[in-house]
Amino acid sequence: MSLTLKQLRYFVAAANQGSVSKAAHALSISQSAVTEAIKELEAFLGVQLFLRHSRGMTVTPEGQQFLRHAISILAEVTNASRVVSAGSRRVTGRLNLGVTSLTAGYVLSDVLSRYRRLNPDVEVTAVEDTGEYLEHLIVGGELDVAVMVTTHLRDSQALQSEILEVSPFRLWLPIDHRLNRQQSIALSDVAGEPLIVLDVDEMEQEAVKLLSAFGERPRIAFRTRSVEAVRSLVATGAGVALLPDLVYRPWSLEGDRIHSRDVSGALPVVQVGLVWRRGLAIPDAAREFVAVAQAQHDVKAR
Amino acid sequence: MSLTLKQLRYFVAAANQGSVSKAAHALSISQSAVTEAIKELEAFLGVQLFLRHSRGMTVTPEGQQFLRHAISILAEVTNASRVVSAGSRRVTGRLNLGVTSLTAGYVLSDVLSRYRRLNPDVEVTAVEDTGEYLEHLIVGGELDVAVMVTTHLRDSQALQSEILEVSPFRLWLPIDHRLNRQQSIALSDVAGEPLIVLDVDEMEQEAVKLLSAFGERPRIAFRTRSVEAVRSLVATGAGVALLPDLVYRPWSLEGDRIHSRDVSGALPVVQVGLVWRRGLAIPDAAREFVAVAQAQHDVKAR
DNA sequence: TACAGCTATCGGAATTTTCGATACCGTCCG
DNA sequence: CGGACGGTATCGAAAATTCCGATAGCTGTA
Repeated sequence: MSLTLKQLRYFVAAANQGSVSKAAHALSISQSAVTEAIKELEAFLGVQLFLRHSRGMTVTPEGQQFLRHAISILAEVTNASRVVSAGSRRVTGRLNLGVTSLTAGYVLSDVLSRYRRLNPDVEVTAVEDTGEYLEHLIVGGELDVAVMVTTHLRDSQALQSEILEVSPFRLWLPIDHRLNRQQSIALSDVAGEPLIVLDVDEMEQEAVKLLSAFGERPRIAFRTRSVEAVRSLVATGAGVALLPDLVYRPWSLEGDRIHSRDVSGALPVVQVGLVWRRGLAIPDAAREFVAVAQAQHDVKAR
Repeated sequence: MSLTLKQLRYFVAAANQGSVSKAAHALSISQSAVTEAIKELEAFLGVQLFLRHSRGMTVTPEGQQFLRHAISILAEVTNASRVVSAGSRRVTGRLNLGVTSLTAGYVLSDVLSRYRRLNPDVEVTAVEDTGEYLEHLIVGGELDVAVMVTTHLRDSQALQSEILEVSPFRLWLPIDHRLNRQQSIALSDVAGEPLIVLDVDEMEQEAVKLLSAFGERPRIAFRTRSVEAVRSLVATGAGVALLPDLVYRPWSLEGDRIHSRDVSGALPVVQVGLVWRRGLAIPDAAREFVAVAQAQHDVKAR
């Protein structure tokens, strides 16, 4: 057998439901069909995609990696059919994008490369800045759309937004960390640990705010603006980190493994989304961008 | 029904064989299976992908558009499985690429965006220059790989190359051009027409050389370095062009239609490929790049 | 220990895909 | 003109796949 889109769809559904049964239910299909599709996918790839346990399944690091590709492929498929099915007049003009440093690498790059292929005649420019300043630029009409963290929009009066991705905070640990042996991890377990904080997009404030609830202020071991650096530091045991799942990758640059664990008791989520000026007639090029980005989100949320 | 990879595979095969029967043969499958798959694809998209005639089928403009997406999706699929199936250690380091102005937009951009997603830790730099100068840089060790026209490599002693795409010269005409009413077009028909030439990557020399065989030198109406400009000029009737199929798109920027026709009597082809230094141990990052690029080529040549 | 919740497996049913034969259409050539 | 040829479309039957429902097996939990 060879790869099938159906397999990818079922795999993605199972991955973000964390369970075959839930995925089957969401797809209105029988559980065994999903199980078999995933089994075939694993056999074809020669890689184990899930760890099965009694409460459901979690994605393995290799699965995480493949998951991103699967999502990307499915998004590309829906975009491809959308473009030809529609009237298919070509969109031209300019598109002025804004990103924050977090979304630039982890959200925009995917969407943008797809957008470029679909709309080769649109001249795209992008600026990277803080969320606050991006809002300013949008209101001033200097940007068409921004990809940014929308959890705490400042000027929600003048702005309209659309969520692309909600990403829960999780705990990053080196693979041999003692907390990894615990069945479940509480926030109070983390309070004493040295913390690596990411100094972009208010991630630091969020992490510190979370931990400050437990009396003394958290011990910050490192502060950096680079997600790669956070990974390396966590992998080598310099500390733990609290970051949205969005930027999690199972390996550090040096190839060391990192675990990402749920913390019991609901942690807050980060919303990443598109922001544009409310009420304004949105240009074609920008509308297309929103559509392309949403295709990606729709696939994930399946 | 919904889209299937199988449909895409059959569609791509049929498109570049120009015939369902040939495609079926190449796929070692029955002709009717291919016919039905394509029929379903067309029904699903709500678009006619082929024009059927008694000698086979040709791709419609909408089909051309969808074809590029289909190829891209299939390439992404093979890359996705390749990456996870293999040992999947992450590649890091640097990759120094060279491109010519022609390959930059029409070959590199696709491959590069895929490569970036697959190897996020490789720092990529790219320089754009003439083929001659790129060869120089490769021999000097300043570039790892170049994407360029390889039909007339100068220093083939020191260089090694791999063909990515062979693209035949074809004739571009405005949709209402008188030659479009002819069943077949000979090179001598073209000799009298005003010619739009593209002044990059020796495309001009090729086109002129072709036509010079017919006595007087061709009448060059415009000379430009922009493919978009060539399209606009052809679409508005300023002249015709002889260019490799590689850069053909059915629409100009303004939305006018352009036809691309075969010229009877085999026209030469342009080979686009990867070039690197012979014998040298090729770095991992570069080897990966070659693999990613070849996946795209393999899909097309299916 | 019984139960709840989950995944894996299996045989049979349902659906899809494929095949082979044939119809049909346009072109070439005698 | 007529027939052979090379191509696509269509159709019914066969083959293959996918899906379902039931069931077994596992693991925590009350």
